[in-house]
This record gives sequence, structure tokens and C-alpha cells, in this order.
Amino acid sequence: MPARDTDPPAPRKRADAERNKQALLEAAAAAFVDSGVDAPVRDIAVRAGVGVGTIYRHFPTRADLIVAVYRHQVQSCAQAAPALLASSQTPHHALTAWIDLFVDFLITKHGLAEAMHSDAAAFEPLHAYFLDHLLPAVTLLLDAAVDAGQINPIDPLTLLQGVGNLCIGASANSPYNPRPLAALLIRGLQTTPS
Amino acid sequence: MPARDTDPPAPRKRADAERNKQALLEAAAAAFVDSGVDAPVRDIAVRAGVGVGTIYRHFPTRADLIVAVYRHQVQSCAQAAPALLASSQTPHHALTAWIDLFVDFLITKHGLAEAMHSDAAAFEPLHAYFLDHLLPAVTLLLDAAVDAGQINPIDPLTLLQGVGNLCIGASANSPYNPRPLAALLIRGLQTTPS
DNA sequence: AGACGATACGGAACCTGGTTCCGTTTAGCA
DNA sequence: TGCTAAACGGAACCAGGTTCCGTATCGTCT
Repeated sequence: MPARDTDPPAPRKRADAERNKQALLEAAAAAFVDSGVDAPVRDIAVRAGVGVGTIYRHFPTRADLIVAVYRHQVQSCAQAAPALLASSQTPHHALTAWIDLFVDFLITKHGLAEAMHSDAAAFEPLHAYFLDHLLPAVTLLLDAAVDAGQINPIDPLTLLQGVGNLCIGASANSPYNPRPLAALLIRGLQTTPS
Repeated sequence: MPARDTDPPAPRKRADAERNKQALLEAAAAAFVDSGVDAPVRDIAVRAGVGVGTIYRHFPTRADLIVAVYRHQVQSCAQAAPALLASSQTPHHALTAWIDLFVDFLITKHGLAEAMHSDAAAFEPLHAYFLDHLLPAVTLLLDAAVDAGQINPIDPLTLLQGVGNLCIGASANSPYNPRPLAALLIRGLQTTPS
């Protein structure tokens, strides 16, 4: 059986092309750290030692580049959800912990939260990628917490967008800290003992 | 007594200059409605029937223009706080109502929330203006609600930034609705009956 | 090894939108 | 009516994203 589910046809890429793509990923990651995900295209190109045309060839839109750079981290964030659910005392604890994880991820990626909900068509793939991977994760946690009677139901997408928005403008060196606000949001979700 | 508190020295402006300034304010307001607060400078100029130089002469930075356009609305939002406090059943009700007002204001101003916390130096005046006027308003409401034992204390600035952030990307024709999220935030603030 | 077609590359050129600058116009006054 | 300072307009400039095409390189076939 041929390699499935990863590169179905695999039309055989040239070695130099693959090298450049790799160099671009590293250069972009570095540039994103220094200047945020809006780092100038030309900067990334010189860092990688390639021409700007090469960037557009490998990553037609900036969203493609961002997705490629953060793919792994998004995946592990998503995969943390079931793990947390299994290891936490209650679904509510798991939810809180996961939101913390998500917030941490966003504030360390300068400008990512901003880009995430930009309505520019170019960012649609980014949006879609994040949603595809993270929506199931939150949904799992929310359902569990609702079933346990710990929180009131909420649309997972709305929550994800809300927490994402809270993280806009936050970074390690900024005084603005979205963590307590995200916690407040989750607290507001709790069912009252009544 | 001379006019005070509005134009202290009033160095006598030329009539055409004043006319143009007025025309620019109207043009900018219209452009902001159509294209958000990032409306191209040249667009605003043609709408007002002036050259681009004239915009920069009257409003050196975009923030100056935005502040000038929304000055009245920010003021009435701020002034609503004591009024609501007086007319509401409880401080908590007043707080909730005021937050609704604030959210409504932001989502009708396409792009304002985004601009509000841009770290670009050019937007500092905008930031400062909003804070100067709205921070006292929230502080009043928060203090009253804390004193009444209805909510846990929170830094007013953090709350303002948080609610502002939640409104980013929201607009009349967007499916994303920050209102329930803002309500959740306030709910999370409530003291538990324990 | 040498040659050849396909693939990929580089970076100049172009486009959009913000900002500056200076020659020209005009309001206000004597 | 003439004069001067204020204000104007828009061309020119700059920055950053995007496109395009002549050139270089890879991989293969003989």
C-alpha cells in the first residue's frame, strides 16, 4: 500500500525546491518571532536567502505560510483536549486548563490573533485551518462540562472567537494580560448552584 | 466671561479653513461608515472635495480625525454611566446596561475596536482620548457594584480593554456577536452567593 | 559524460495607499 | 485695491505587497 492520507499523488518535487521551502519555513518562523506574523515579505526572503517570487511560489498567500509555520503547535493544542479531559478531576477543570493552553499559544504568536479574524479573503485558509482543528477540541470539552452539569451550553465557535479576540494585542512584553479575562469568561459560563 | 473649556485662546481661523474642516468631518464620517476607520485618505479627500494635504493640515494623524468624528458619541457614552447608576435598580444592572451601550457603540463603528489598541504610535492619541473619557465611567460603575457586594473587584482598564477586544471584527452584517460574550464576562464578575 | 526539457529561481517592475513639500490661491485687512 | 499670511492642491515620494518573465538548475535519457 502506498503512503496514504499524507501525500496521495506526490508528484515528485525537485530537491532544491524542497530545500527552499524548508529554509522559508525557518526564516518565517524567525521573522514572526521578531516582527509578528505581518513581517515584511522581503525580510523573510532575505532571511531565507531566496527571492520574493520563491515565497509566493511555495506559499501563495500569507495565510498558507502562517499555517505551515504553526501547523504542529495547532495540532498539539487540539490533541491536548482529550488528554486533559482524561487526566483532569472534572470536565470544568479540563476546560479551564485547555483555555489557558490556547491563550498561551496565542499570546506567544505576536499578531496571530489579529490575523485570525481579519475578514480579508487571503486569511480565510488560516481561519479554516484553525477552526477545523480547534473547534472539535473545544466542542469535546464543552459537551463534557455541560453533560456534567457544570456549565451552561454555549456555541463553541463563539467561545473560540471570543477567547481569540481577548488575546489580540497581548504579548510577553505588553502589560495587557488576557488570562484573567478568559478565566472570567469561563467563570461566567458556570451553572449557578441556584 | 469668555468661552471656556472648549477653545481657550482661539487664534482666529480663516473661514475657508473652518469650512474645510467641517466638510472633512462629514466626509470622514461617511467614509468610515462605508469602509471602516481605515478608509483611504484619498477617498476622504475627494468626498470632501479637498486635496490630501488639507486633511493632514487639519488632522495630522488618523487618530486625530477619528477622535474628532466620534468625540460626541464617546462623551455621551461616558455621561450615560452616572445616569444609569441613578436610574437602575442595582449597580450591577447599571454596569450591565452600560457595557451593552459600549458594545453597541463599538460594533457600529467598523474597525474602531481594531484601531483602539493598535500599538502604532499614531494611535496613541485615540487610545488616550478613549481612556480619559471612558475609564472614569467604568470605574464609577465598578466601584458602586463592588461596594454593593455584587461583583468582585477588577481593574477597570483591563475590563475596558477586554470588552473592546471582544468587539473586534463585529459589525451589523457579521455573524459574530460579542454581546453574549460581554455579558458572560460580567456574569463571571459576580460574587457567588457562596 | 553531454544534452535537453521541465521545474524553479530571482528580482525588477508594478500597484496601492500613506506622507511630505512647495508653488499657487485666497481670505482678511488696511 | 493691494498686500501678506494663511491655507490649499496635488505631484512626488516612500513602503510594502504582488506579478511576471528571462535565466539558472535539476533530473533524466541517450
